[in-house]
Amino acid sequence: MKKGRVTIKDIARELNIAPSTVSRALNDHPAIKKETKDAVKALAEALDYQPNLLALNLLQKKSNTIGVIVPEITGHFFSAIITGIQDVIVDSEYNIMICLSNESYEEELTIVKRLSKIQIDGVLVSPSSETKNFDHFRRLQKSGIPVVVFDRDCPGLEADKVLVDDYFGAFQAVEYLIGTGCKNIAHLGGPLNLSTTDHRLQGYLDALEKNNIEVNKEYIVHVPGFNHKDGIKPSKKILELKKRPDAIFAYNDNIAISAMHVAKKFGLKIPEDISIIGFDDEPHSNFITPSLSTVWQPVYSMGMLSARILLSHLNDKNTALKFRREVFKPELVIRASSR
Amino acid sequence: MKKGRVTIKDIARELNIAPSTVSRALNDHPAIKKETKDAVKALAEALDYQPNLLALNLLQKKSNTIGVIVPEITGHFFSAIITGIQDVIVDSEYNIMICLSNESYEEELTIVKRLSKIQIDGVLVSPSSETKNFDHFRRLQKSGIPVVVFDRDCPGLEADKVLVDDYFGAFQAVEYLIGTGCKNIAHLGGPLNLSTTDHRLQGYLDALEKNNIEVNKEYIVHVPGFNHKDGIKPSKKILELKKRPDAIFAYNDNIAISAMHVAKKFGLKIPEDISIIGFDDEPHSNFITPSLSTVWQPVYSMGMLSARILLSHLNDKNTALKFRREVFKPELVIRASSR
DNA sequence: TTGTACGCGTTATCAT
DNA sequence: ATGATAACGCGTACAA
Repeated sequence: MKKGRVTIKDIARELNIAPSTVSRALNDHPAIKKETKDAVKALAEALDYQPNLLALNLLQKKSNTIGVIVPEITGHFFSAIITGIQDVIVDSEYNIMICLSNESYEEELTIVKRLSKIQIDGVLVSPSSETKNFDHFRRLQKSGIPVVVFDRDCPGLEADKVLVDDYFGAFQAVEYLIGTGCKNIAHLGGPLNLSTTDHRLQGYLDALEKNNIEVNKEYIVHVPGFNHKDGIKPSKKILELKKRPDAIFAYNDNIAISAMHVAKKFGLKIPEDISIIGFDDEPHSNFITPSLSTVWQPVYSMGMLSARILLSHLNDKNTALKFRREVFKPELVIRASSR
Repeated sequence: MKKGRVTIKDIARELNIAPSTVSRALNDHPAIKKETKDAVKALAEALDYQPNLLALNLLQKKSNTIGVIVPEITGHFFSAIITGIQDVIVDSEYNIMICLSNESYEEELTIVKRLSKIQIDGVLVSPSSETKNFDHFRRLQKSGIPVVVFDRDCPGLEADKVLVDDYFGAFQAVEYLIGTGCKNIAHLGGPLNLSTTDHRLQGYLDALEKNNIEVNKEYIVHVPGFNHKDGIKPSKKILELKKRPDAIFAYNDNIAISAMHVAKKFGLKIPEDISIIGFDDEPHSNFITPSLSTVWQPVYSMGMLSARILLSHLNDKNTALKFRREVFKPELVIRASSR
């Protein structure tokens, strides 16, 4: 009995042929007699031969792995995107390595270095909210690693991008609020330095302007993070204003739920006293009371498309010439938290 | 100018020394003159030398990667565990490969084969709800790959396990309901064939028995899945009973929220007409109305401990002799959805 | 149709 | 203190 796992050498010795012949037989090389091919395959099967991918990796100078860099996965948003990515990649030869930057530029840098060390073949990334400089991604590209950016844009970086029309989503939501008679609409904006924050804010502003509603700067408060707790203080700040708003458009559902929570504490009725609209359409948003109006994003599709684009680069090296920019349309979902 | 990345050979040639000397210098081998060591390191720095991990992998027959197999990540539970795992592993030499079984035994099998092919060094796993046979994990163990099971037990499998005392959590919750005067307590049980489902059900049953409350079989309904929608029909079924229960202990927060949703539709007041307690303490559970009483689990710690145990096996091969079994205590969190 | 020889980048062993 | 050589497992150009 041999120790260790069986290699092509073992098969070769057993069959009294050269290892290279075994290799060719296994790979269906045309110039191999059917006879020997069958013999090799039969023995490989019998011996439960497993090709050593580690050896292949070295030979081909690639790890057959793609890196996915996301800020976090405890929320539903990135988890769903990752699920979409996974469902595409799983049918390919590649493996996925998911890396969490924890919304930190430093950690993102460390991750990129790591991925580069293990000779990753491609990268899917949604940058941290701290990231303003994208040279680390450019370095990846320079060493021939295709980079696909999703959800959060990296302004100035030339790369494939799969985004959502946040502006459109926000505009729709705010116009809806205006259409239902709301006059004083506040915006709980996202953390600064994020493309999504900027675009949703701009959609909000433009919707007001288009409808000749003056912007009240006190009505715009940015939250420090993406979780429920991050929305509490900003919500209070807004609801304590002398001229209390009659509607809130929140950066995401978590924040919207915080706002609902605070509004209820203030004794306000939703949506009679105040309308609230979120963003993301998280699963539970439909089951809370009142059910939350929100802006749905095609998260799963975004994940799938991002992965497909990356795969296409990995398969045809010449595809890399042109960068694609795909922008999904979000959809307004009206439920009970808005008039 | 050289093409490709710089290797120790390049450094060796440049310095007119042997590649092996370069290797030793880089690895701080004791028997190397400080002079040459410095020269080598300086040049390596200057040339931005990066060791080729792919070559090392082949040499050491290990991928420096550990696999994490979970049923899904769209919920908060596994996402938080993974975050804990990640935060421990990131400080080690290892990389993480997260794999989603989608609650499917077949996919879990495929994943295990894949991981085994890429010569994974260790595995952290929470089995799918379909998985009844654990031979695929045993095969991993046989080939020397340590396996750590977390959250969902694999009965009969000898491996390290990091679990939660679901029985205790359920028992506490139900005793609390009894203590607040509830007489007719229903249980929305989890999907069948899961250790967590069994243990929570048993905790429920034993709490009733201890308090001399007869078990009403109509009060026990199992949900088909873990999401909100999976709880709707079972909730209706329970709330439509002639003898409507005055409390529901739900398998998890999602299901509990479904139950709240349905109860409200039935015109019931929570907690006046019916108390509801969930399990997991998801982030939003504190912000819905009424805020959800639930059973908190130390998810992040579970992830960290699981990862630490795996790392300890990876470092000392002899640690593998004894399997650890760590059971965390969950904690009852009373909020407004229960009397 | 098949075998030989080499290389991928690194480290370990054995010399020197 | 350092160099030469082999080895990890595989694929492939070249030779036969």
